[in-house]
Amino acid sequence: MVDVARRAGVSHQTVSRALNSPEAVLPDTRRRVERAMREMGYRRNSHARALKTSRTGMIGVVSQGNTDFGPTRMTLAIEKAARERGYATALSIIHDARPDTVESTLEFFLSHGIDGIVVITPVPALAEAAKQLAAKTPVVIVTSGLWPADNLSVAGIDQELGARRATEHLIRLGHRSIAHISGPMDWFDAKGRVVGWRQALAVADLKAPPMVQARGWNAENGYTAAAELIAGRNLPDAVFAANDFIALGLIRALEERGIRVPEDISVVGFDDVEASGYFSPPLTTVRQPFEDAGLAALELLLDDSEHLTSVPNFIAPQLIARGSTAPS
Amino acid sequence: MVDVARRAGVSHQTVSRALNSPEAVLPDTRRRVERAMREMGYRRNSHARALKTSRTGMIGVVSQGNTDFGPTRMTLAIEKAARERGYATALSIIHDARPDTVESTLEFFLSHGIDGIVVITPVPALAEAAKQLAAKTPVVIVTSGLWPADNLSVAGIDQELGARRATEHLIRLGHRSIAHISGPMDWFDAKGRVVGWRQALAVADLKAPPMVQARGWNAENGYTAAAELIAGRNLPDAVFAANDFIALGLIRALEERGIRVPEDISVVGFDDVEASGYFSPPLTTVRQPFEDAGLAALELLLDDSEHLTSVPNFIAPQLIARGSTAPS
DNA sequence: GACTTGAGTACGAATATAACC
DNA sequence: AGGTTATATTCGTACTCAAGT
Repeated sequence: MVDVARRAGVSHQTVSRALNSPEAVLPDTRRRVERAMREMGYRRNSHARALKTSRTGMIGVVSQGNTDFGPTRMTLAIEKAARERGYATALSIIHDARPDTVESTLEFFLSHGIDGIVVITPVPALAEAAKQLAAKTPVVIVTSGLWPADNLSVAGIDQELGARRATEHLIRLGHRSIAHISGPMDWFDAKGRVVGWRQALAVADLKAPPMVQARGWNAENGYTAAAELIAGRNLPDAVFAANDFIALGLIRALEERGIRVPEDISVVGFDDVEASGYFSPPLTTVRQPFEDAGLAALELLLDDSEHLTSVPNFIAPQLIARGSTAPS
Repeated sequence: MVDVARRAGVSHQTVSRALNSPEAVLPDTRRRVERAMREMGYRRNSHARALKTSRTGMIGVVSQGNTDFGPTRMTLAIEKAARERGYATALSIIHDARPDTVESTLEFFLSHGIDGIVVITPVPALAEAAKQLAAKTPVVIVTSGLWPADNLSVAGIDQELGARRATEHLIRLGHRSIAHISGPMDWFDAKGRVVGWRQALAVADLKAPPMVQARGWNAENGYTAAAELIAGRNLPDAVFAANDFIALGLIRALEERGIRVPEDISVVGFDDVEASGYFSPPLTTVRQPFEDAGLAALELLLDDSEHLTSVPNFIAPQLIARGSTAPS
C-alpha cells in the first residue's frame, strides 16, 4: 500500500481511504490511486485487514458424514449463498462424532478466525458442541428438531411436514396400511419423518403398522430392513421409506419376492436424489429445498438483528409424484 | 499474548517461543506459560500470525458444477486429506464457466491469502485460468487429460484406464459390438473415456460402433441418448456408458422397448455412485479412487520438492462387476 | 560458551488526530 | 470553516539481536 501511495504520489492513508470510502477522496486523486493499484497489481492483504478489523469475510461450515446426501447438498447450498453475499466458505467435515474430534474441529475454525459458523448437525452430538461454541462466535445450526437458544439460531427443512405430505399422498391414493422404514434414529431427520408419518396417519384415523428401522441411509440398509418388513404377518399396502436409497433397497427386495411396485405395494422415498426419476419404477419422493434452507441459514448468521428469532426457520419440502405410487 | 505473558510473569517473547519452539524454553517456564494460556482461554490470532509468516494453514479448493458426482466427491476427498495434514479448506464452487466469474473467484481466494489452490477442472475453461494463477501461488490441477506445466502440478484419476477396463470386461464376456454413450465432450473425463474405449477395442481388433453423445451426465441425458442409439440399424451387444446415471437412463429406455439387460444387452457404467449396486439390474461399473487422488493432489500442493514432477499423477480406477453385464 | 530470556521492531492495513489549502 | 491529505499509532504475532545466567 505504501508502494502504491508512492507511485500515485500520495500517502498510504489516502490509498486506504480511496479503497474504503472512495467518496471521501477527490475523484482526481482516486483515479490516480486506482491506476497505480492496477499498474502494480496491488492486492489488499486480508490478514492485515483482518488483524485490524477483526472481520475476515469468511464463514465456516461444519458438517458431518461426508457422503450423505442431505449434509452434502446443504453444504453446497450454503457455500453458494455465502459467495453471493461476498463471503468465502471454509469447510470442515467431521467423520466421527467423538467429542474430542468435534471440539478440535470447532477449535480449528475458531483459531482460523472466522466471522461465524454454520453447523450442519444431523445428530445430537454435534449440536451440543455447537451450543458451547455459540458463546464465542455467531453460530447457526442447520438441522431439524432443535430449537433456538441463546446466541443460537436454527434453520432447516421441515422434516415432519415432508413426511406428512408423503403419507398424505398415500392416504389420498386410498391406502390404509401404510408402513414406514425409518432411518437411523439418532438422526433428527429420521425422528422428524417418523413423527410426520404418525401425525398424518392419526389425522386420517389410521393405525400405524409396526415401524422398521434401517441402520443406515443406504440402499443396502433398505434392503435389509425390507426383509424384516416382509417377514411380518401382514404386508402393508404402501411404504413410506425414510429416504430414496432405502426405498430403492426396499423395491429391490420386493421385486426379488415377486411383489410388484406400485401394483402390489406403493413406495414413497425422501430426498429426490439424482436419477430417482429413472429408477424402476420412477420414484415418488419428497424434494428438499436445500438452497432455500442454506440461504435462510446464512441470513440468520449474517443479520445480527435476526439473531433473536426464537422460532426455527423451517422450510417446506415438496412432494414429487412419480410411478412408484398408485391407487389401491 | 501480552496478557498471557504478564500472567505467567514472563515477556511476550517467551510466550511466543513456548508456542513455536517449545524445546527452546525451560520446562518450568513453559509449564507456567501453558497454564496461563489455559486459564485465560488464550487462542492464537491467526491473522496476526499470517500477517507475519504469510502462511495461513488454509488451502483453497475451486471446483465446478455443484452437483456432479466427480467434482463433489473429489472436493470432499481433498478436504479430508487437507485436514489430516492440519490444513483448513476454503471452498469455492463455480456455477458458470464465464471467464470473469472464474477470474473473480480465483482473485477472491488470492486476496484471502491462502497457501495454495487445488483446482478441480473437468473442463478446459477453468484449466486456462488456473495456469495464469500458477504464477502467483502454488496450484495443483485435478483433472484428466492435462499435463503439468511450469509451477503447475497435475493429479487425477486415469479415465482412459478405467474406460479400458470397462470395455475389456465386456470383451472378455464375448461381446463384439460394444457401443459407447459418451458424456458431454467438453469434459476431459468424457474424452478420456472415449479414448480408453477405442483403445480397448483396437487392441482386441474390434470395430468401434458409431458413438452417441449424451448432453449431460444425468439419467435424463442417458435416456435421450439411448433413443438415438436404438434408432440405429444394428443394436450393439453391449454398451459402455460414460457414467452410472447415463447407464441408468439407458437401461430404462431399453426396458421400455422390451430389451432386457443383461440378457439382450450388457451395460457398464462409470463412477459407482451410491446405490448403483441396487439398480435393477445392479450395475457393473468402474469405481474411482477419489480419496487417493485427493491425497495425491494435496501432496503435490504441499511438498514443494515434488512440484517439479513432469508426469501427471493419475490413479487407477477399479472395475466393479455386477449384474448388468453377462456373457454373450 | 552454551542456554535461556527480554527488548524492540516489522508485517500491512485502518483510524484518530493533526496539518494543510 | 470546510474539505483533503498527511502523520502517528494500533492490531497480535514472529523474529533479530542483545543481555542475562
